[in-house]
This record gives sequence, C-alpha cells and structure tokens, in this order.
Amino acid sequence: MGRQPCCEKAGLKKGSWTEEEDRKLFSFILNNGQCPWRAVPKLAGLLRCGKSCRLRWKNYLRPGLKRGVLSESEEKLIVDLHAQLGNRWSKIARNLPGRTDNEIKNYWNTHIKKKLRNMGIDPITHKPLHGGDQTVETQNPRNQTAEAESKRNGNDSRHGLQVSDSDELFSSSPVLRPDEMPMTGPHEIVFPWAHSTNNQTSSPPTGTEGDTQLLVPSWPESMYLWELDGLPVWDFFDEGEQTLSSASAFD
DNA sequence: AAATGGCGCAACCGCGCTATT
DNA sequence: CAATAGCGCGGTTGCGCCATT
Repeated sequence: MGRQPCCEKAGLKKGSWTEEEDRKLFSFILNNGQCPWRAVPKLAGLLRCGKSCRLRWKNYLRPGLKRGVLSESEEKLIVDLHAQLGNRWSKIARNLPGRTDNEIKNYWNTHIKKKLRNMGIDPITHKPLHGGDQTVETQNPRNQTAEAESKRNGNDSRHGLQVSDSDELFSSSPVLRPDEMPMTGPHEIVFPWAHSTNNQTSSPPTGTEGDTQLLVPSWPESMYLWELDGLPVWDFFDEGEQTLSSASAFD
C-alpha cells in the first residue's frame, strides 16, 4: 500500500488560522462530528493538514475550553502534578478541565518555572536549589527532556510501566477525574461583552480578579463563531451529553 | 517617536504508540 | 507477525505584542 503522507505538503496553508478557516472547521465538526482527521480538511474545504485541524480544534475551537489566566489553585495543581508526572502535559491537562496540554505547557514554561526559581525551587526536581539561584537547569532544554525521561522510566504508562495513567495516581486525590468533569454548558459561559468593554482577543485578561471562579468565556477569541450563520449552536449543546459524547467531538 | 529586546502564545514538527489490515 | 495508518504527545519555533531604552 505505502503509507500516505498525513497531508500533501505542497499547497497547504500554514501559520495562523483565519476566522474563515475556524468557521469552516468548527461548523464541519459541529455538523459531522469527528471523522478521521486526515479527511477533515478536504471535507471541510480547508487547505490545511489534518493534523493542523486536529490541533486547532483541540487547543482552540473545542467548546468547554477555559482561557485566560490560570487560577492560583490551578497553578498549584499543575506544580503538584508536574512534581509527580514530569512533563506529561497531556496527563496534567486531564486534571484541569478546560485547559489544554499546550496551554499548560506554555504556562509552565513562561510563568511557573520562573516563579519556582524565584522561590528557590528547582522547577525540574521540585527541590530547593543549591547555592542560591544558580540556575540548576542549564539553558539546554534537553536537560529537561532527560529529567522527564528519568521520570518516565520510573512511572510512565506510555511505556507500559507502572502508573496506569493518572487513575491510580489520583485515586486518592481530591481532584476530580477528568471524565467526571462536566463540560462547560452554555449557561456557564460568560460572554466578554457581558461584563467587559475590552473585547481584546489574543491576550488573556490580565489579572483575573481573585481566583475564585474562572469567569472566562469558553472561546473569547472565537466568539464570532456564535454568529455562525444559522448554525444551531445552542441546540447542539442542548442536545446534551449524548451529542457531546456520542460524537466524541470534544475530546 | 522610533528602535529593539524580551515575553507569551499559537502552531508546527517529528517521534512513538496503538489499532488495523 | 509485519507493515501501515492514524493519532497523540512533547519539544521547538516563529510571530506579534509590549515594555524599555
């Protein structure tokens, strides 16, 4: 047979997604549920590789995503989980409903790492740094990989070893299991225009007042999608879990 | 006011795993 | 059992924004 490439590289668009592309992808999945990602671009009329569509959906368009600054409790949870799991971002993300692995990874690299170092904690080992803030971590990101690797070797399910995903790990944790997490329902979504004059898209709202509740709209940057011409967005949600789960469109 | 450097985030890349044939 | 398809994951890159000079 010969393995087909995931996409024809030539002629495919790369880089930032446009509003139009988002619209197409979103409405396609809305109407069809998920089909093999490889087929999605063609069927949805997108000049993108399937992988790119998948990523866009997963990290950006998928309903139920929280966006914006992470709360202190979320941050704490990430640190805890990272101490146990290392750079297993997807596993960490599963314990933070509405957050994506990419988002967490970025947040870790840009905020938490720095914060831990300032606190005199090595973000890799989660132990106190020796001799002041001598950056134990060299600038070589590979070290991080190596560190993660060592953790993996100890307890990574991906490699068929002990820890069975996060199940075991969090069985005693107060943290809800991801599959127990209710998806954000329409009634829970706070529209940006409802309480803010600033409908700035790409930058997250700075300083979510307090970290009590994340009143962050699900798709602050994609609100235009709500205007999808005639698409039964709310109906879609209202059909409830069965739609969501059966299509498994929001995985 | 312009230049520039740093930061943060979205997106891409490549590899590994699992399911299927 | 081997080959292949498809997907998921983690690491890296590139670009836009913002702060500083």
